[in-house]
Amino acid sequence: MSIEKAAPRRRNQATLEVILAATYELLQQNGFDRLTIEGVAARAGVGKTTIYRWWPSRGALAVDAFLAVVSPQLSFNETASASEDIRQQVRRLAAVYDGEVGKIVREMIGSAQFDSTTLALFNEGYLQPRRTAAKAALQRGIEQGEFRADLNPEHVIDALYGPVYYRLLTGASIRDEAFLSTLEAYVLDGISLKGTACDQRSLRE
Amino acid sequence: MSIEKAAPRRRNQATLEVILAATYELLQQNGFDRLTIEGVAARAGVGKTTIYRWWPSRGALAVDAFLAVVSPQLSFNETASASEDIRQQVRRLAAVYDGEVGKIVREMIGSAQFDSTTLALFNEGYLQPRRTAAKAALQRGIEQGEFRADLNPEHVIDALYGPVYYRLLTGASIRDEAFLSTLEAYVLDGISLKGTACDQRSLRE
Amino acid sequence: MSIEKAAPRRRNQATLEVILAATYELLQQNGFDRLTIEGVAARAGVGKTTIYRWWPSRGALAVDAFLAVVSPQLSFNETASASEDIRQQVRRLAAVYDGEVGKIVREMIGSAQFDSTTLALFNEGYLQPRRTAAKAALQRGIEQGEFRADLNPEHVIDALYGPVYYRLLTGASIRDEAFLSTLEAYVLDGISLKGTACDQRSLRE
Amino acid sequence: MSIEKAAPRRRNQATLEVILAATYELLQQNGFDRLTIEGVAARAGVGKTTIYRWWPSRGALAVDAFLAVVSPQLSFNETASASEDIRQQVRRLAAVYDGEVGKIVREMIGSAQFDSTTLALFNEGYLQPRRTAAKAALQRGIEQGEFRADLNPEHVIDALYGPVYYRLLTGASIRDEAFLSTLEAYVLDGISLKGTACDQRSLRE
DNA sequence: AAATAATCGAGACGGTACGTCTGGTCTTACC
DNA sequence: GGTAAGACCAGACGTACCGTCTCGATTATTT
Repeated sequence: MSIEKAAPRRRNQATLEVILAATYELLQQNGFDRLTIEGVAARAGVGKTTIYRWWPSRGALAVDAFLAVVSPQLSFNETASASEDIRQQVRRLAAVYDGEVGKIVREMIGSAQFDSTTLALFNEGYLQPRRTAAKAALQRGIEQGEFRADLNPEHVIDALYGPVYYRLLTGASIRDEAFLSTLEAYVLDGISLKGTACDQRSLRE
Repeated sequence: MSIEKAAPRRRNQATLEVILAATYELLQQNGFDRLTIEGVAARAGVGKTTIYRWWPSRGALAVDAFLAVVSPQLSFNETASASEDIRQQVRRLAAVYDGEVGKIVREMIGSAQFDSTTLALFNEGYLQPRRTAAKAALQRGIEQGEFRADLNPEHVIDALYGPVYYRLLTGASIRDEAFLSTLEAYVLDGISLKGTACDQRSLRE
Repeated sequence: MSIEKAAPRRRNQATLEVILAATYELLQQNGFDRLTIEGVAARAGVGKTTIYRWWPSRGALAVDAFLAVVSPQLSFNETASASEDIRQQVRRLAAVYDGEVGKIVREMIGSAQFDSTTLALFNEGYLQPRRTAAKAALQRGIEQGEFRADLNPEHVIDALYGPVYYRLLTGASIRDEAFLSTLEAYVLDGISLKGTACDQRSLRE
Repeated sequence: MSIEKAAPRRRNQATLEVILAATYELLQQNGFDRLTIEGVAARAGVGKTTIYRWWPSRGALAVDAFLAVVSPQLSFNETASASEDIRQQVRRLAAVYDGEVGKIVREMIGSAQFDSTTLALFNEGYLQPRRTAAKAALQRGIEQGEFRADLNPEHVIDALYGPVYYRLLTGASIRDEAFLSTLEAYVLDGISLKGTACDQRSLRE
């Protein structure tokens, strides 16, 4: 009787891509809160059921669509100075968040406050990969003798990027150079090995 | 001739208070995304029109209700050490945000990403007063010779509180003592006047 | 300026007239079902309370407004032939009902189906006066020897005007000459004294 | 190949019947002007959208509900005398209109004054079928030699039923035997071939 | 090549809430 | 001290989407 049937999940990859593309377009045009499953279905020429079959919520769909487009960006350079690499990456991030992507990131985080699945997806798919890359830069800095070996990379990243996200989410300017360099002074000096860190800081400011 | 006519808005104060109370109760019980104008009207025993008359959006109503309840909290102590006052206030904030209020703050910020009026209200009614208090503490620190006189208070506050909000909004633990003390080390040492700041830091960690 | 004291009720009459005028204008423009008390109050520059004070319902207000304008119309001629007077009056009525007044009469009767006060007002203020005039014409016909003395004027009027209102209310043409003359043939012949009634009709048709 | 595709409307017949039944019940209980779409939806256990999907207006819904219940009534007998059949049918009609159905008919016609769709539906679904039956009776009368062959059936029906509806709509008694027999005397005599009514007319015309 | 079965588009369905409109009552401030 | 202006509670309006549920019509293996 119970001859094991092969699981014939034949999901149509093309369909999923059409859905994600439609979702991202609508996300750009109208923002997350005017994104509706019905709208995506209509735009993608797809039945609502198909969307519900593959995504658990509107937020999950939006995050997926966002990731498909935005993920391959914002990498770190690898120059001689890890410290300088981090400084530059922070500025690239600020530049990107100053535009359309920033609006979508704001809305992703905003909507994630109301749906833990969305939050988890956004964390795992977006924030964590970025933190991993930052950790690698920090590790390089340690190995190159720039940073203290006992730093806690999670806390450093929180201290460095937290204020950027905070300003993004509270409507403050994200590309304020004075803000960015002050921030770097506190954090990067805080993790610097050189005794001159304090001195240099006082000199710079 | 043209004697200024008094504003003809004769809003009923009692009614508004009933509405705000009902809103806050529902906010606590069900969260912001299940807060509906109809629900508030029903709970408050009030016509929907009355709510729409005085608040431009659901978010604005929620912020007002939140402010009416939560505002008079989270003050700073005033001991001999401004630095210590700040440390303690950060911990009190973390403790409060670890509970119900934290959930509401997350949702306020979350919803503010979709409505600029809500964001403005939350900023002006909640965040700015808190920042003003923090600025006063910083100022006291300067006057007492604890902090550098040339610090930019806005940036210091961003650097100090930004990571807290970032962790709150990305689901990380808000009361992680290691995180908090590391953060303070970076920022408070960064603004400390004493040359020993760096030394003390290295000793502590 | 001119401090005109007292004159206690003087304002009332003027106010009522303003209200009735505003009502009739709105009745013409938008029809009965889009007539609202609020609209009338706004148009007349009057408080809603004032309207509610003097009229029990929207229908009653509409009927009053209608009567104030339309009443002094549609009189009977008094020629040698009562029969001919009636024939002519029916045609005048049909002509008037073919236009704007007809639309309002339709809507008055329509709304009267839902409010007995409106129906009573319309009956007493509009239909009965008209029936009284018709009865006078019938009476003259009896006295002149044109009509049978034992006719029941109410029933004659029902038979003569009923079909006109019926067609008005069911959307049929009200000025169909064949319809009108057939109708008159049945009714006026039915009440005619002379055997020659038939003759006269055949000559005419 | 290109065989006409069937209409993709997959309406659920059972749902529609539930809606019509609920509508009629509410119509009976509260009358047309207190009939609300929301009320019908609640009573029928149906979404409002479903009602709006299939009926353009409250009036159209009410007419449909009325037709579903009332249509199969008020037929004509077929005895030897067409004249007598008509007389009896008029009395049956008057009897039915004297009760609950009469109230609904009044309200249908009343509401039809404000919505041409409702008027058209009521005409086509209710009045015209009844007129068709009456025309058949007249035709039988002609063929049996009771009525003049040149009568215009539309006008005869207007003359016969118009006053009944007129009295119904103006609040007069609908079962007044004197009224009914007077009316029949005028109209049926007017179309009779037999010499009693007006001998000379039949000869000449 | 035919039979089989998951997947698809379409959209009807019972619902919830929206933001608006109006009803009828009650309140306030001016004249 | 009467009235305009309008706030108030109530509740229906017609619309937008929700998430579930059929429908046939593709397709893509499996037989």
